[in-house]
Amino acid sequence: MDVRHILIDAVRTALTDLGIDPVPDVVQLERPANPDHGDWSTNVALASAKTAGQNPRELGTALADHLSTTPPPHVVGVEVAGPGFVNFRLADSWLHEVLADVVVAGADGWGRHDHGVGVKVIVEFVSANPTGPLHAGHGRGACYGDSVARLYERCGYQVAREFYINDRGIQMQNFAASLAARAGGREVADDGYHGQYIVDWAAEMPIDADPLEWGYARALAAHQSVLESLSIHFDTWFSERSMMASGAIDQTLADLQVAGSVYEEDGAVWLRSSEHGDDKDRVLIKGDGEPTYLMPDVAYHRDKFGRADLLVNVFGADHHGYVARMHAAMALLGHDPGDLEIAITQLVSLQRDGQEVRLSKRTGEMVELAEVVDEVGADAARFTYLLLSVDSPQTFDLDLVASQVNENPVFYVQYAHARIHSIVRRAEEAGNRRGSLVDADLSLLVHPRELEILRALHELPDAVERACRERAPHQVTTWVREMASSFHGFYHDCRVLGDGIDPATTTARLWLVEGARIGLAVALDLLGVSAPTEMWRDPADGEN
RNA sequence: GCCCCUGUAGCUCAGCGGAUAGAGCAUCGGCCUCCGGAGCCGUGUGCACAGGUUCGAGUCCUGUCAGGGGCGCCA
Repeated sequence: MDVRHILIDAVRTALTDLGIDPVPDVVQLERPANPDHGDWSTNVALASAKTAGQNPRELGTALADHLSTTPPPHVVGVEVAGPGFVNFRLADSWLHEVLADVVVAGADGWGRHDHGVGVKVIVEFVSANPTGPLHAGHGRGACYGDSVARLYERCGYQVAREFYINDRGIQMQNFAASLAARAGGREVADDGYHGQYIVDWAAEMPIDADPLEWGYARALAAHQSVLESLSIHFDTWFSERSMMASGAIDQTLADLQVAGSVYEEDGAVWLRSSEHGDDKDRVLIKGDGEPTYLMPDVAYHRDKFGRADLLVNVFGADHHGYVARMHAAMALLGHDPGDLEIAITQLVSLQRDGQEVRLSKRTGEMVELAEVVDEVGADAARFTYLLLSVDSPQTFDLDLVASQVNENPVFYVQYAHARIHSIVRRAEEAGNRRGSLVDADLSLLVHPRELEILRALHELPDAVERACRERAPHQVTTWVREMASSFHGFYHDCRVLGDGIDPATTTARLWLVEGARIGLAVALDLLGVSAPTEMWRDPADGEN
């Protein structure tokens, strides 16, 4: 049982005994940054002083006194501090119980939640046009979207990953025309695609191939290949064309007409999106009878709502203007716009040799995502993309991320995991086994380094829950870096094996090491980064 | 002009309305008879500015300034 439940129950009982009515619905507990303030602290006296009609400091004092008379399990001290905080000092036994919980739960269970059980969520991400390879900027949305999906899965949701393919429209025609031009040895038109990949792909293209269909297949294959290399697997590749064939687009338009959500003007059909927070109304059907990009996308989201309860979209910052109209469209179709969460990833810029690499759609100058993965490796690419909040613009330094030096946090974390396995291997060679958990004396874990690991393990479930709720996988990255730091510190100060180590201590520490392994494995899996059991420095990669 | 994101240490960035704001890198200085040194320890005048809400604001609200992105019957 989480010690927080014990403390909260005790606080509520104490408040009742003190005649506080009503007892507040929520009793907040937090871990103070300052160790002098104990292991856990509640602000309940500050929060409820007003309704209780009491001075917060006096209420806190009364609460602390009352709790001190019959302290809850693990509690060895209760004090009032500052303006009225009630601070709990706990015996280390509460952390030893955490370790037992971690070991019993294992990597499959620790940090798993069930609040999403029964809820279907579709995470749509990447969704790049099939007119060229994915570039380095797409990598951020790809790794982010996949990690968000993993977080939802960890919280019990039923998750599907979807890639929406704009396989129809003028861009496809421009792409095909560009391929055809290069294949015929001609320059591409000004509004065509100018990248080097067009030249390369045109050279691959059979002479009798339909440039549009061949190019479409080629681009899709490129997308799938690089995404697979990053361990990103989509459940559904949803074709825009399929909705033309199925009538889904016509049906969506008909629904909107019945609801009075569209009108005709200047020969076009408009969506009344301004009635639901958009800056202005948007065209669905152009004057020439062709649908805009928005029309099939609305139909697509209508389709998704037929298959899921919650939709999560990942857009690049250059599409943020699209958010209001999509929410409006969903409202006009009778859905709750709050059930469509749209995450925006800020831009990625690239550096190589400290110089910014300019990306230009105009000239086709780009760094392909496949190049990034090839240069730095899948693990380093994923970890780096998930290092920062997606609200912050990111500078991705290819040389730095590729380098196997200590500036690179992914190796630091993976090394911690590899070290654990090294210890376990050595222990087995020496005939040391953990044995059964019930036979281990975890109370021998008293070193600050040991307790630090246990506190970190206790925080993991909260970090996972919050990362999911805020769709912020970088919080897992932050957690795992801290966990790795705690483990390296422990490794340095506390020997697990050796002649001078008491066998019971070795056993307890082997269980601690197992707990750390579980935590690292859970977090790395959420990030989609491998947890190697050994890793060796490339001797060619510099001396440190 | 309107919309979104950002402004925290020399640099890159974390930071859930709580008490004395953290990490990595960089700088300088320590630690290898020891489970892998891709490691550990020490070294820090910092929340853009001005109001407001609150017992309490880096965090929430308003405004200003600065940087990035977006504002099409393109996708």
